[in-house]
Amino acid sequence: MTDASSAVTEALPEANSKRRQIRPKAERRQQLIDATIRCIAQHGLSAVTMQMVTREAGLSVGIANLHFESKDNLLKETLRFVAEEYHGGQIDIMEGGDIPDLGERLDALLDFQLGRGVTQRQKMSVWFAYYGEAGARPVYQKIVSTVDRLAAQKLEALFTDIIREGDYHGVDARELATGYSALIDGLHLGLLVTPRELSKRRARAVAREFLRRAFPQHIH
Amino acid sequence: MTDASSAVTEALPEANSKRRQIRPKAERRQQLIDATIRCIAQHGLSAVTMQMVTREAGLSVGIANLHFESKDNLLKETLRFVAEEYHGGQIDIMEGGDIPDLGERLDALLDFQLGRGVTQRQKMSVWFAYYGEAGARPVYQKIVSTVDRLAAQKLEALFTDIIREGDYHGVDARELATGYSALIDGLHLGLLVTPRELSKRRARAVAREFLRRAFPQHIH
DNA sequence: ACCCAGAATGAATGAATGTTCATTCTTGAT
DNA sequence: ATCAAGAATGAACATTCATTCATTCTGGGT
Repeated sequence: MTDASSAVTEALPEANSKRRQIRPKAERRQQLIDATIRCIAQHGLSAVTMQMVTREAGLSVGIANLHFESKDNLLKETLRFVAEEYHGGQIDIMEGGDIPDLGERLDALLDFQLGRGVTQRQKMSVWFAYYGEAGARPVYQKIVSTVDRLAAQKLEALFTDIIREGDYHGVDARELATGYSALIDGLHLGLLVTPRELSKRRARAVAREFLRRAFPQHIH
Repeated sequence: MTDASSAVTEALPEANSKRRQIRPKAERRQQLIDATIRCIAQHGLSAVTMQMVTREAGLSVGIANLHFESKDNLLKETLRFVAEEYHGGQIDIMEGGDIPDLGERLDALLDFQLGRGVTQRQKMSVWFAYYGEAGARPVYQKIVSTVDRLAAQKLEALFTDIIREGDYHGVDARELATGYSALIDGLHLGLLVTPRELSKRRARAVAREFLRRAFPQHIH
């Protein structure tokens, strides 16, 4: 799966060099997707233009339609990339061959979801920009729900294991997984829209408390 | 406060009559805001045009700039309306002179938050369309966070009362309020983006379970 | 019946944007 | 050194959209 902490933060200094460079298709595609992410985060999805994206990437306008056939497609592929990066990272942790202890695995998941990598304003902005349009664009719904469903299943499986291990009673893994996912989404929203009211630290505390109440033996 | 279940669902049949009608400013403004909500829900914020909105309202294009000075302003006022309607409705319930029993008041709140009025796709779409742009537009952040802060305070106050009444221990009202708000936001997101996976019924069950775990004596 | 303040209209305007494609340039193979 | 494949460029084009404003129309006051 894709590296979860890929550096989208800055345009490469290559932008300075006027020299025209020829690079493989895959590299240019990624370069354009990264630029798109930065543009959405900074200007908002509805204000993003092709000129803006290509300038940010340090390339010419024509190249976007060379590697993606249209703006629509570039935006679609950008969403797909962000969705797969986020959900892929989660799934890697939840399957968790690396971390045998289930409590620690939960901790790692929480770290990933509310830690540096994902909580970056950039990624959150992109994420919610698309959510905002999802109601009117079934394509977006489909992209997100495909990866989302898999992540939900993995989370439910992890919770089921924890419930068995801790012999917890009166807890439904599926319902709890839905609640936890929603809680994380809601916290992301809060971090994005009202960063003054909700610090990253507090968001983590809130999520932690949710898990602690459900699985007291596993979260300290 | 504004009536929480205002009918934004359909354009008035007045649209048919070709006769030009003169109406007071306030009425036209509301008419345009309602049309804007419908357009955002159906086409997405980034696809909304003035022509689209005014046609939906059954009016001419010039009128939008007569009553709101610009498209930007119309969108801003629409957000303000939705934000005040949603948060205002919550606050009315939480202050709750009508409902003395605290448990019932919680129920009423949940009904409002995940019931017909708000859960309408239209309102949710608008809500999240703006959230998506909020990262890039401080104006939107400010509008939302102003009403949001008040609602958060009322919720915390309600939780504090419940904690005192139920003599619950090891529960922090502020933290719980943050968690509950985030959970509701997250559930709204789920209802909007993956309605197939998350039914309204299940969303309510999840939110209820969250409250029940915190306040077992008050939620049955 | 008449009038006029101002509400409403919609064709016209200019700016912005997505897309195209003829041309230029780069690179690795020969 | 030469060449061809195809990557990259950006000026040009067609379209769409927000905004303007000269004109038309309405309804309450007289």
